[in-house]
Amino acid sequence: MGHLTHFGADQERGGQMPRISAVERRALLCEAALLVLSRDGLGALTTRAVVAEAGMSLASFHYAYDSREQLLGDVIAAVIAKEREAGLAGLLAEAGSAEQALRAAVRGYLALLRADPGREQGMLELTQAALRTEALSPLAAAQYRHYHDVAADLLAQVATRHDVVWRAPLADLAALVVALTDGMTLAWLAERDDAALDRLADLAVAALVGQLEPALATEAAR
Amino acid sequence: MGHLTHFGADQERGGQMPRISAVERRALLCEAALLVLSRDGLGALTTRAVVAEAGMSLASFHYAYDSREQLLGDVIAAVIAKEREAGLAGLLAEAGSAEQALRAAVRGYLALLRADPGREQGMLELTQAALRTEALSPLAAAQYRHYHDVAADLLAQVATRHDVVWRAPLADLAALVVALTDGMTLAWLAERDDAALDRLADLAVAALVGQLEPALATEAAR
DNA sequence: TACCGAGTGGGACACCTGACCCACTTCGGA
DNA sequence: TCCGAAGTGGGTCAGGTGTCCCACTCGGTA
Repeated sequence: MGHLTHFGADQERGGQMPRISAVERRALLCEAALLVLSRDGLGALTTRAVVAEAGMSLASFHYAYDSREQLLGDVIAAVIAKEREAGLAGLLAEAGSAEQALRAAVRGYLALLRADPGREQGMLELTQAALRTEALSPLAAAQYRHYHDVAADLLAQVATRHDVVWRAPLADLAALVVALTDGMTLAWLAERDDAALDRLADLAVAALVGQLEPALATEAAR
Repeated sequence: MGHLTHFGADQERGGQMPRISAVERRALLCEAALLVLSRDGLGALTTRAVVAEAGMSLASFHYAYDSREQLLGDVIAAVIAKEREAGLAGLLAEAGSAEQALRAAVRGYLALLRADPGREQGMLELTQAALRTEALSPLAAAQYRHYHDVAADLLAQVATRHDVVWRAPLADLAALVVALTDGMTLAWLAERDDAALDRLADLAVAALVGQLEPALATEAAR
């Protein structure tokens, strides 16, 4: 019989999922996938690994998702949706100057990176793979657009809060922030040189400060 | 009999490799691997795809390499060894100022990126995967150290050629150059926004110029 | 000339992967 | 009370993967 022993209304219903809706299951699978991706990398992100992490059966996976590719898309979308920079807002409020605010923001991100390097590395791997997949590459683009929006918000907040203006268009500077962030991430992931990362962060902040000028200057110029 | 039909001393010895030494075969496989990696990505970089690209049999692969991992290591080492920035030296000589030289160097790299995006993307994928592999992660670190050295050389040349000095340590600025380069690469690969890349490049150059000062200034300070 | 080792070919193996299927259980509503 | 749909479990399939092996051919040397 084999599969007939489903132990129907058993008392011992060990760890099997007690009837979860498909949408909720998608969320659980997404979370499990992100965990596997962070811990073991994209190469180990198989349907079986995800299902094992979530404690489900393989069939439950294909009940929630049509394909692995669809799951990957949802993972990217989930990362876009989840706001991980919420903590940065608090840091900004405490800063005494624009430069201090920028430094706090950069250090805040780097703390996140150091706390969970696999997470950032996994997202990098996933993004690169998505760019190779026709259906997923728009999502990768959207992900970077989101990063830009977050960076632009940050820069705008710094400007208004500390009475300064940016010399270059906000969107361009936001792109610079994203590029600097990614660049620092890649370098540290490869070399794991903490001291070098700190010095690099200072240079990055200096680069941004160089694009800053007092608000009065523009008003006087009018 | 099947495999007995090796068509020994046939006239028609179509495309099969006519007795290549193991070391030379390694080079050919490396080259083929880099091509597959650029064109189809890391996920498609299988032993079979590599030997197909090189026009070899699968057995030849494991005669030259003990494992796929060993090949990946050789690919990284080959990229480190191959100097792709040779053309940049010419660009530097024509520049009339330090800023123009830096701009020419950045634009030179970006032209390389735009000409063969798969190449840069493939290297990113490979590096990330190497960082997940115990035996390969030192090579990934060496790769980035090499990037830093190249960048430091560039910055040093600019300084001596245009009679300027860098405000920050050369090694730190080299790290900034590498980070900016990687960041620009990632952003453009994801969004493919050429105009935004040009604006970003200008900001990157400005960030470097901000760390520059005339050589006379330091001499006067003495 | 005989031979021995380097190089080559095709096939095979064991394993993993994504996808799927069918029998089954549960639950909410008619 | 019944019933259909949602959800679940295990097994299975076809294809791909890295690795290995054996039979074979060639080039140089004793």
